[in-house]
Formats: sequence, structure tokens, C-alpha cells
Amino acid sequence: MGKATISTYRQIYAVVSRIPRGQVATYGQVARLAGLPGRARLVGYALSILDDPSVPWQRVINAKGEVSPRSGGTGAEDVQRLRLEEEGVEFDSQGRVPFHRYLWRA
DNA sequence: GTGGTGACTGCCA
DNA sequence: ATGGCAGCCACCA
Repeated sequence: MGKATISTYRQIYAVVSRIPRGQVATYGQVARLAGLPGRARLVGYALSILDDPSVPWQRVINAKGEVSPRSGGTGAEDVQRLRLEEEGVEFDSQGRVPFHRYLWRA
């Protein structure tokens, strides 16, 4: 665990913090904006160990437009969807967020 | 050092 | 449309 890793996470959290309320971004998109193209999984990991409550992690979803299933079976997915709906993001009948309406155009 | 595991994604059958 | 998989790379056992 070195400095480089720490700054990498900081970069990721900084990008996520820029996503506007009521909009969403994909893991891959966040990775690219953070200067880490092709490293979407790292974004997922960074968010999984996030402890800073000021980072709007709920606005990051997968490339299919859905809230990514967690492995641990925790209720995090439901919390994420609820928090998004609270800020005005609507899900379609298939449980997906229509990108044409809510994707963040950085 | 090695191998398995992901809050992922794009490609291909 | 759906599912499988390789590539990705930090972490942990």
C-alpha cells in the first residue's frame, strides 16, 4: 500500500464527487475521467472501501444501466436505488436507469 | 511468489 | 436478447 494507491483512490473519489445530483455515471466512465482507462473494477473496489459519507457513491452504476449486484448479499443495492430515486432518478420496468435521461455528460 | 476473487466491460458465439 | 469469457489489477490468504 503506497502513496500511488492512495492518490489513485483520491482521484476516483474526486470524480465521483463531481457527478451532479439526479444524474448517474458508469464505473468505466469514472475510471476514464480519473485517468484510469479500462480499470472500472478498481472504481468498484474503491467504492467498496469508501468511508467518506460526502462522496455520492450511489450515482455510480454499471454499463447496463443497472445498480450492480453486490457479492456479500448486503442491502446496499436497495439503499442505492432508494437514494437515487430520492434525488429524482427513475428506473424503468427492467430496473434500469435510462441513460438518455440521466447519464452525466462530463 | 501464486492463485482466487471481485460494486466492471467489451467482444463473440 | 443472453450468457460466457478474457483482460483488467488491487487485495488477501
